[in-house]
Amino acid sequence: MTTTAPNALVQGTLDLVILKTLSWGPRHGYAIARWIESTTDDALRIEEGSLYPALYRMQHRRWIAAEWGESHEGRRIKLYSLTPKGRTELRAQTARWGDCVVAMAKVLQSA
Amino acid sequence: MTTTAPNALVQGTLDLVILKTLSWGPRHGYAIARWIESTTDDALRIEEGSLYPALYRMQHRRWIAAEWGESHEGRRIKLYSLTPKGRTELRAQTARWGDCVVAMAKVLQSA
DNA sequence: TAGCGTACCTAGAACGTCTAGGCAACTACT
DNA sequence: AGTAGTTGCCTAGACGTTCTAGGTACGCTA
Repeated sequence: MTTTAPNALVQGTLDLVILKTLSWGPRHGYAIARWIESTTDDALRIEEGSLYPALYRMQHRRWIAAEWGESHEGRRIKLYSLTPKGRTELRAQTARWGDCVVAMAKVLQSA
Repeated sequence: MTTTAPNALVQGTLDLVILKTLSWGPRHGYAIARWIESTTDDALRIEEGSLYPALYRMQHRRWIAAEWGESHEGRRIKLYSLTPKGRTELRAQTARWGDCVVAMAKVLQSA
């Protein structure tokens, strides 16, 4: 990770990608970031300074729940999982994102 | 404007839609907002408290230029137009938005 | 034992947007 | 003549999210 490629992520979408990541099952913070980066071929880069505050926020809103655990290598990890409320939020934010994309397309493809 | 429909706009896209609007020719602030709202069937709502600071910012960055004029009804208006730098920025931000949409699609459609 | 990767976290700044006002002039209705 | 609605511009301050730039600790490998 030596390159400084511009991050394509637009403010407000971090919560959505985290929710989506967790919809495949519980993961810990660091793994969430790595999964998103590899899934998007590094187009979305998740800074830790954004990630952990976001996780804290989402936990506070009861979208996700945390639990301390241990990795295969014996490291302590904090496993996050989606709550029912988080699942609802995921649906809502996915729809909202779709609306945004549609609206932007109307503007950008206008003639 | 009595309804309180949720705004589909995601932070960071306001500049892009303004640039795009001005690519069709000079317009004044109020007209920019109305054009975007009507083009997107009110999906994107442009608050004046966001619009004018954005216009100020973009003017400061030399993406747009302003000129005082007069409307048909004799009202004073501030006409904004795209500068060459703004045109470059429009291309860049359009590409960036495309990247973001692609990356988000990878995450949201992942299996 | 030094270095790298994993894994967590925080404080403070930066940035963009929204809330909630204010001002002025024109238009239309009463 | 008064007043309500619309057009049109603007600002201060709050707010929320993200980034910068740190810090800590442990496991693995050379």
